Amino acid sequence: MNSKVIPVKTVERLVLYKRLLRDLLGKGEQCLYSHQLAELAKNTPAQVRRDLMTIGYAGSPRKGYGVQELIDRISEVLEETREHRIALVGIGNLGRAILSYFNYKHQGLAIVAAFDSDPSRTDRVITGCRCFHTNEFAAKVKELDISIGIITVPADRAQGVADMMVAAGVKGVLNFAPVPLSLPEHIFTDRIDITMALEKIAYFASRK
Amino acid sequence: MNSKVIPVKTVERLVLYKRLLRDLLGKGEQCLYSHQLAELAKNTPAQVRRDLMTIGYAGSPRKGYGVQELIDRISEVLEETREHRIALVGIGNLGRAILSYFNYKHQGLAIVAAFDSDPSRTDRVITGCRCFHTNEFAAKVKELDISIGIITVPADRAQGVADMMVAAGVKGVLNFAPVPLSLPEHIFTDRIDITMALEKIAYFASRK
DNA sequence: GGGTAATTGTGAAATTATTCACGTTGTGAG
DNA sequence: CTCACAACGTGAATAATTTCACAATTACCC
Repeated sequence: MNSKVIPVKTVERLVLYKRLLRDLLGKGEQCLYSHQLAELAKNTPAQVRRDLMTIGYAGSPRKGYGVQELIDRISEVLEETREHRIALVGIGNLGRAILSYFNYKHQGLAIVAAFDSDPSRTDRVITGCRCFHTNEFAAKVKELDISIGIITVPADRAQGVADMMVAAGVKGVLNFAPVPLSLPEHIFTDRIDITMALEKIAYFASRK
Repeated sequence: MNSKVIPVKTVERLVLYKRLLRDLLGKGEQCLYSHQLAELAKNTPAQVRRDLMTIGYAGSPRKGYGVQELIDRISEVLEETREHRIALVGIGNLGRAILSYFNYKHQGLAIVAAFDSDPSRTDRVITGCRCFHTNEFAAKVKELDISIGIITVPADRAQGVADMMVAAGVKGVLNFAPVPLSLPEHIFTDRIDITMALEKIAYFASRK
């Protein structure tokens, strides 16, 4: 078991590299150099080499890195052999959009159930995903072996939903509500805040 | 004119503070301390004080910070007096979801037009936003004074759309496609990558 | 088989971000 | 009016991240 901790930023880039490499493989490329991957990932060759060093993958000075080998190594490090089943709570516009993004099984990740506290949104199937009432959440998490939760409810309900998720045994949370969550140390959380992203862009767009 | 450069991370937190403070104001709070704001923002008092120092806002040792004053100062620094009109390209599931998020005018930010290259998706109004064919893009950017673009097209079309946006005079880009973009130095870009976020969470959810 | 040129791997330096820690300040109590 | 305390503002320390720069490596050419 590989127990070295990889920094969050590095994991983000590894995920990106893996996708870029898959594309490349589709185009028949066998090998590539750090500066080529850097070009695709919009970062620097030094950054690429440092990241690959982190996961202990060594290339060869003249041939560079083997595309397939590197994909395999990244997948191994990210433990993609393991399946992760995901639950989404909040079947509003954004929730539905995300469901339709992931209605196909996405390399080991699948949204297997959606929940809402509004009965008019439950007991149906949206883009292949079954919808339940929120009070069935804990039961379904056990039944379907769900380990990740996505929150797409309004801000004032987000913390409550997150608490429910943790109580049900979820291990990681992706929060689309525009408020930070308070969760136990051992739960990994990330937040995607579209409004914040736009406000940030508005600021720098005027300035740069 | 305040021309000090504020780091991206700081701007993100300022946007968050402002929202939290607005909520607080709604609840009738007048003053608060750095540790209270830190509690809400899930960071530390030292971080809060450092951020407020960055924007040159001074509180008082015993009363803390004035909620309204602080909101005003943050708005001033982020130049929120200025309006930013936004165009969205890619009227798929995600694009539509984002349109419905912003169909109301969001404190100086408004999506005023949407575009797609598929004629079956254009020439209609979706949640209050008019939809045009992509080849009208440059004209509409000028006509409607658009400064920010949102990309919600598939990965392989994202760079092309971004180039079109820059050519039309857009100053900032928010990219939902899962590929980094190559844009001129003076254009501010941010990327929101939902799949990456989930893969990252899957990794740390197994690990932490 | 040896030379060459390009790329790797990685300590060290630089940069960026966060946290500490403490002198300063202003308010409210007595 | 004075004191004491709690919170502020901030220089300095620490931590995290990125970049530099160069020795080591190796595929290819002659």
